[in-house]
Amino acid sequence: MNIFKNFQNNIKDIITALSDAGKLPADLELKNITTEAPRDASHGDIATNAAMVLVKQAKMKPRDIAQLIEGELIKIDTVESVEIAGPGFINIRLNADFIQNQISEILDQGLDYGRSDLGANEKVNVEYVSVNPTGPLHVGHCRGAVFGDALATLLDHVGYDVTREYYINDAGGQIDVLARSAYLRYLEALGEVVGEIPEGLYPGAYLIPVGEALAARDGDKWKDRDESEWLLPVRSFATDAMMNLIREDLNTLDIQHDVFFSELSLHENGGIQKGLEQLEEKGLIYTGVLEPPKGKLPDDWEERPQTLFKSTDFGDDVDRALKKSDGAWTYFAADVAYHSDKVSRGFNTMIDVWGADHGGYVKRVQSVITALSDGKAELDVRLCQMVKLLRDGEPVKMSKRSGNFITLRDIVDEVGKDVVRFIMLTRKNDASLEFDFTKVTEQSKDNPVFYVQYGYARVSSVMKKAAAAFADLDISEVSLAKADLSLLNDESELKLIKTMVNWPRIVESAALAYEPHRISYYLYDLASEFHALWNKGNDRVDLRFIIDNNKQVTLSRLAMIKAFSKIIASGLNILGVEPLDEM
RNA sequence: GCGCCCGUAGCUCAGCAGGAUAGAGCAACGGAUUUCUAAUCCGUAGGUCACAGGUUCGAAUCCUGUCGGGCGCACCA
Repeated sequence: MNIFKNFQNNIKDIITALSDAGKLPADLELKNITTEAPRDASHGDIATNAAMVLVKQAKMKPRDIAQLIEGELIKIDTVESVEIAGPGFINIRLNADFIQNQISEILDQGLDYGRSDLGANEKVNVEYVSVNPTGPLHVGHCRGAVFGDALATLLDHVGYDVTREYYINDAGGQIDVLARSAYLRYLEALGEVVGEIPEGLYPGAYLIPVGEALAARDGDKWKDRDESEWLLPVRSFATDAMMNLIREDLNTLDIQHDVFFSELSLHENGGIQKGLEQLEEKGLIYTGVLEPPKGKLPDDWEERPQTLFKSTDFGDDVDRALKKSDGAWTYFAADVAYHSDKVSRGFNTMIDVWGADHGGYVKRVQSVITALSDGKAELDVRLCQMVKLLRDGEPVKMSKRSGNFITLRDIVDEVGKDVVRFIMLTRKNDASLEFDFTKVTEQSKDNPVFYVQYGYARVSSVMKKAAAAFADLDISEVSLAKADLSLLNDESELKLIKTMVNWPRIVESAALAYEPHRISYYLYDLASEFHALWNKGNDRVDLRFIIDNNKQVTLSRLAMIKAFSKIIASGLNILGVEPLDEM
């Protein structure tokens, strides 16, 4: 249950009833009325801005409106008290037993606590990673991969019908380069001396097994043939090999896509023409000459007529080319077709996760979506900023040219999947992120992964101790949910429970904002409340979770920390991190 | 030159679809350990939310401009 949402509805009902009774004007706009957890505990448990929002419409003073609402709110049996404060806030304090009883609610729902039907099963397409299949994933890809995956899980958690998608750029010139690089390794596997990999080809050792595999499959079939003969088969072989490599890399992070969509297929099955026809029908394609770009002028710039999409009709800076000077389709043309396909598959909400260096591409693709769907579908592009790799505070040096870059696999191998995933989600996607190999594996509170997991592990530890302390203790969730929760009345305990009760609200707001990092921050805060309570037990033995001679109190506290651990586990699930029973 | 993102404590960053006295961690200083794992906790100090206007009951948050930083700017992917 999301108690904030419940009260928001209650308050709206109250206002409607007051309107019906003639105490407030009719037909008030209630859209901006919100409920929230006040920052300051002295302001109660739930605050609403209702009275202030209605001032203008009702042409009444905020306090007068507030009093009318207060009079009704106080009748709700879970409400302890209501007060009007500041410029017209209505502060609601809840009965302690209502708050305490949320524990059984959490235990009953377990990992489902916090789920909602907010998304109403609406289809959402989340496209992420979509790296060119020319080599293994490296650090830069890692962040987008984790972000996209966690976002997808988060949206699923609040009731969207999510499709995780990967667009394979298997059609461009880079793939030809891949094929040529793989061909060299193939010759090498056949015993030829290849020497240095020429400039412009991929030198990485990861292509050696690809060459070997090709030689094993086809023997010397392609050896003395012309490129025109071997290019296509080698390209296809190498692309498949790279995609397998990439899928394996992603698997190390527990990432699996539902759909892998091939750009090449669009070229081969007429998909591009089909996509462009739709724009053609709307009169959005024409032949024209573009102005030379401002700023630095490319050396080989030539003014020439091009096939263009009129993206400026939809807010783009310039119209965009669909054909290259050699007559082939541009990457953008394929992207038109690809997004057209997404729209035709019934997605009205699409999210693409890209690196920040592709920011300049956003408007043109959004233009496509708007044009194709007549404004009905929406594409949101989330740009991920760089990850700065550090070791002991010193930048890790990487050289792209020598192929000496840190791969995703390197990172996962060194620090583990859970650490990588959590840390990647400790910043907003559009802020750059520092990843210090030393710090992220440290077992201390400045390492949020550890801090949160430690909270969970402590609960497991207490459960074991409790089982040892009491002979016939039933610590199943079903049983704990029946504990006497009214015994949980220390200030710190209530504070912890109130933070737990915030969880459904956090999940919703994170999902609506497409910001999974809010989950990480919440988990850190929640863990912090727990550690604080734990520590209070050092000074005050009566506040410890296990009270040897008092089974009732022990059970109620076990119920509380069990509920706590459920929320931690649920949050970690969204982030794709495993909770640990021991550390 | 144009577009997008960013500017919050000494440092790294949160700030919840505009809300009350702007928060956390690190670093600094002062405390707590016969422990349910102190791998933790408690306290003190630290701010012109880059700057200037505007919108309104109310702005770190929305709008405009200025300054400063990052990214991008035919046909490549």
